This record gives sequence, structure tokens and C-alpha cells, in this order.
Amino acid sequence: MTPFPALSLESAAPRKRLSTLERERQITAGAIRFFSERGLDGQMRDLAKHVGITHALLYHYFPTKQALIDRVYGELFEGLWKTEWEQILDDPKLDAPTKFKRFYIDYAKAVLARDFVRILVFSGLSDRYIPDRFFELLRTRLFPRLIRASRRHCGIVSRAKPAARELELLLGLHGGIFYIGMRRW
Amino acid sequence: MTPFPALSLESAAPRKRLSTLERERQITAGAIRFFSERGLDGQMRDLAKHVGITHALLYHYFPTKQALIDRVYGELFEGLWKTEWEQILDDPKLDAPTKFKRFYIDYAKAVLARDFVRILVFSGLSDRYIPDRFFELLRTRLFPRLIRASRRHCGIVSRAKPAARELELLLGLHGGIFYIGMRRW
DNA sequence: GATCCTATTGACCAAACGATCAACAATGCT
DNA sequence: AGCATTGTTGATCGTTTGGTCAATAGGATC
Repeated sequence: MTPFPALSLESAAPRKRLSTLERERQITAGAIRFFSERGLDGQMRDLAKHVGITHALLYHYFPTKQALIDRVYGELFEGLWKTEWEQILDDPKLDAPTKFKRFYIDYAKAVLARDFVRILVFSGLSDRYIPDRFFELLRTRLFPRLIRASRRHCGIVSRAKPAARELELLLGLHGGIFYIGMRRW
Repeated sequence: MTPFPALSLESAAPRKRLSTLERERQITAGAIRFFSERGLDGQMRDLAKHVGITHALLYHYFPTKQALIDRVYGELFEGLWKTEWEQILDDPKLDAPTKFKRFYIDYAKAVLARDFVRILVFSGLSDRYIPDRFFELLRTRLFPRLIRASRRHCGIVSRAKPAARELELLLGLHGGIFYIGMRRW
């Protein structure tokens, strides 16, 4: 149509030859957005077009589609979890309400990110990799700290295992937060 | 492998020739379970094998795959919503706690059904048909009744539009319930 | 049992898909 | 400038997928 077909796409026409590392990052970043949009069944050719390269080049950087998806999983997951959260909840100088407030504001911001929510759900409907691993972190790293802080605030000294009622409450809370993300995205 | 290959599958080998209506129902029921398992991207050939027929026969009953999916949507949705719920919540002889208890026990049972949860999520990730329509029913048929019953129980006479806080609370509650289904299935 | 109706099937098609490979063209080095 | 390195591509392959169609076979009617 246009005399300059390259202009019809988003990313102008920077044409070619990036360094290996740079291109790999570009592909990974593009894949995160692409798969979060179209689902894990999205096609390699479309992803390639979305990044602005040939789909053959994808296979130069990733031997198989599954390898790319695994990379997306890893990237998304490592980038999400903040050790800062555990530090906040462990800080003895803060009282419980402040802890909860600071933590949940930041937590919600991270967990409600569009890409994360959608890929978590997509993954949950196929191989369950992301949700299983995410919930494992929730259960071992976060819930104990939340319960401990909550108990101290209420003047309970028990160090018994979390009661079913306590876990249920936490689950409902986190579920409610995540449900917001579900509906939004 | 086996001398009687037909025996290796679930449904023995009742072979052929059902009435149009009966076969159509069989296909629809099979499709609900199949698509809730494999997602809406599941293949027609696999569904056919799952039902025990050829995939060509599917196209004899449904002109296109989308038509089948639409049928699944309809079937699943009509079968779910119970007008009984609205009657319970409108019954003036019941007090609020009893209403809520009866309603939510039955509601949770229906909404947490495996097929419904999974197809709702699948649909939400593609055309949004099921979640949009489901939430519309929630908003117009259920939430007003729940808020009205709750207000009366608390002695509030206002008939003003639902406050943002009230809706938030309901949303969180229903979100928590649905989150249980999400994680379970 | 012969006949008709139609539910059912096997073979087939075109497009889409993941994956491969030889050839091409930037870039850095001398 | 010439060469080697390697990021990049176009063409192509084999399979899978939604969809079609003529031919077959099961069941009711007489």
C-alpha cells in the first residue's frame, strides 16, 4: 500500500543487527507482553511480527517454543517477588497496622500487574507452573509472617501452627485481592 | 495392541445409530466436559474421540466449532442460574442471617462446580462472554437484594443507591468464594 | 426381505502451525 | 579494502487443524 511499508508498523523500521544479548532481551520482553495478551497458544509468527523480526530468528535464540515460554515464566517470576516484603514484615520496629499497610499496598501493586495476572491464569489452565510456585511462596514465606505479626498485635503469644481459621482468613483476603486483578484484566 | 481395541476406551463399544436429539445431547454434554478440561482450543478430533464418534459427525450437528462453543456457553449458563435464589432473598418471612446462609450455601455449590469455573475462566481469557454475562446477573439481580436484606437487618431504612463501600464488601466476598474455585480447579 | 431415510463414516482439502536450513548481509578486525 | 564472524532472512518441510463430501450402513416401514 504505502510507499514505505515499514512505516505502517509500530516500531518504525530500525531494521537489523543487534547484539545477541540485546536481541534476546527484546524477544523476552516482547514475549511476556505477547503471551499475556494472546495466551500461551499465541503463534510464533505473530510474536515475531510483534517484535519486528522473522519467526526463524526466534528459533535462533530459543530452540523451541516451550523454551521461550519457560524463559517468560522465569523472567516474570523472578522480577515479581521482592525480598523487601519479608524485610518489612520482619522489622521489629514497626507495629502490625503499619506493616500490613505498607506490605499490602506494595504487594497489590505487583500482583495486580496485567502481565502477571494474565500469564498466571494462562499457566494455571495449562501446566500450573506459575500458580503452584507462586502459592508455595505465599504459603512458606508470607503467611507465617503475616500470622505472626497479627498474633503479636492481638496479644496472642501462641506459636502453634496456624489455625484453619487463620489460614482461611488470609486466603480469603489474598483471594479477594487477586479477584480484583482477574476481573480487571 | 489388544485383540479388542474398542475395549481399551472408556465407553466399551455401543457402536452406532442414535436418534438426532439423543446424539446432540451426548455431544453437548461431552463438549462441556471436554472444553472445561482442555480449554476452548481443544481440537474437534479429540472431542469426537472423547465422545466416541468421528469428528465429521460433529460437523453434521454443528456447522462450526464456534457454534458448538456457543451451545456449551448457553447450556452451562442456563443450567446454572436458579431463580430460586432470588425467591429466597425476597422472602419476607426469613430474617437476614437465614437468608444469607441458605443462599450462599446453594450459590457456592453451583458456582464452585468444576466445569463452570474452568469454562468461565477460559471464556474470560478469550471472548469474555461468560464472565461478562455472569457478572451482569450478579450486579442487577443479586447485589441489590443482598444489600437490601443486609440494610434491613442493620435497621437502615435508606433506599439510596449502593454505597461504594457496600459494593466493595460484596465484591470481596464473592471474589473470595470464586477464588476458592479457581484454586481448586 | 426389499425399500427408503438418514445417521455415520473415511478420505480429502486448504490453511495454519512449529521447526529447519542454506544463503545473505552487517559488523569488527587486520 | 578484504576477510571472517555471526545475526538475520526466505523458502521449505511435515504435521496439525477446522471444515467438506460422496459413499456407507443401521433401523423403521411395508
